[in-house]
Amino acid sequence: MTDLQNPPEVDETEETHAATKAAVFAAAERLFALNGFQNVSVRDITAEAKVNLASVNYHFGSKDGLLFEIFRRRTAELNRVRARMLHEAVARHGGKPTVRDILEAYFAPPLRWAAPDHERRISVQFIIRARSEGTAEMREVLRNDVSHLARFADALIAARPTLAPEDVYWRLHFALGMLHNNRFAEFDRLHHLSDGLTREGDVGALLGRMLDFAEAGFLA
Amino acid sequence: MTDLQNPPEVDETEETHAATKAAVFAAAERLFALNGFQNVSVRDITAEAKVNLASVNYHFGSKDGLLFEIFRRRTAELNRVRARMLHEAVARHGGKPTVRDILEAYFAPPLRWAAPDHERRISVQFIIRARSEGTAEMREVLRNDVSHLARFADALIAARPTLAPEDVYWRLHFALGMLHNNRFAEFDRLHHLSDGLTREGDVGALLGRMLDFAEAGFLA
DNA sequence: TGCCAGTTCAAACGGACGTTCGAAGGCCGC
DNA sequence: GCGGCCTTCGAACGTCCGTTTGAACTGGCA
Repeated sequence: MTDLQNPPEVDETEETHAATKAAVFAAAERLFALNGFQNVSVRDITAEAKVNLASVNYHFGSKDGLLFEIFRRRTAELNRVRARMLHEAVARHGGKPTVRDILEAYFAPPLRWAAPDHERRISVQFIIRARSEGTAEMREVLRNDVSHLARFADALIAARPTLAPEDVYWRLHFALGMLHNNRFAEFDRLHHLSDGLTREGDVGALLGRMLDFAEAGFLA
Repeated sequence: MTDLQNPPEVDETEETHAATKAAVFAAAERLFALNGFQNVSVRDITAEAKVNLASVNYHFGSKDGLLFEIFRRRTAELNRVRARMLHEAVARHGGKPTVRDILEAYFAPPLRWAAPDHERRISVQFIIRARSEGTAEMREVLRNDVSHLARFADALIAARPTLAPEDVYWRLHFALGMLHNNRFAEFDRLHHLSDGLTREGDVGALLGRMLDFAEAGFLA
């Protein structure tokens, strides 16, 4: 008899043998990102994925288990790209990257993912949503995420040695706020406010704007 | 027989004749702000307020009706204070307030409310939460809220005539992100990251930090 | 071909939730 | 003291949801 308490080991790679599991994963990420975690039921997910209702519990243990695996996989992937960009910036500047380079290493990966035709477009919205709607388990991961963020904080402190570390932390907090505010709903409001003057389609231009603003804030 | 379809008219003033209604309002605002909208049940609210379960439906029509009335009352109150501060800034500078004055008119009211001993401390968290967890009805109100925000956008465009309006809108978007990121959970993470170096208790200092950062961003 | 582990399936369970009901209570003018 | 209206009360209703169950199905291997 199948042991429901111990479902098969989670595959770290994107593709797994079971097409059902991948379909559930993709449908859930999409629906969660678009409608919020609490507003999507297991029945919604399995209907979208065209699989049986019990698939979620069989492959992921529970709805929260599914939610958490999407979150864990995507944040790990994002952090890896960010760490690599920071590492490259450090190497490029002989150990002393500029404020702009450090901020770019943090901002650029999610913004590139958010490009209209990027395959990770929906993942960014999922991650942003996890930050405000996440479960206790996800917030626990974000705690450990602090060690990842600390590398950027340390680099910023080194890049602005005349500034008190306290001030750097606060400004990093503000910069993170700028980034996390890039949700669909907020863009809609911005478009409405500017009467269509603003378009977020060009993520390169958006990155430039954000870096201009945040860099000036750090150099003030 | 009591007509449940048409409960008594909503009182615009804070205090109403029925102590039950006020108790429900206060308990709901507190619980919603602390735990999120979906994570608080009508039973939680009525238990906290020490009133009967049916009170919510009797006085507010539905759970969403209660949620919406809290939202409507608090946002109206906040917008009124902001509009007054902007008006005063305009009068003080003979029609041409500085970028910093305009931003202060938008930032200061919610930050003052967030002070540790302020009676509106919890309302700020409620409003911030409404921005990401709000119902369709609440987002509809935020649409009209655009006309309120437009006054600040126009003032900023006038204060920075050499900048393209498009750029001003984007920078306002960034500044709003800074503000909306001031949630309990984010402060916790910041404290953890800075190892206790940052303290948000002094809202005056926080306002100063935010204005320094945002002003520099607008003047870049 | 027959077995068996892994997977999918239809159906149901049990609980939490928002809401509604009819009766009881309490306050005020008469 | 009494009638009428607003409010409060305990109890229940119907629904939606996550999860579980046991049987049916599938493909690979002996």
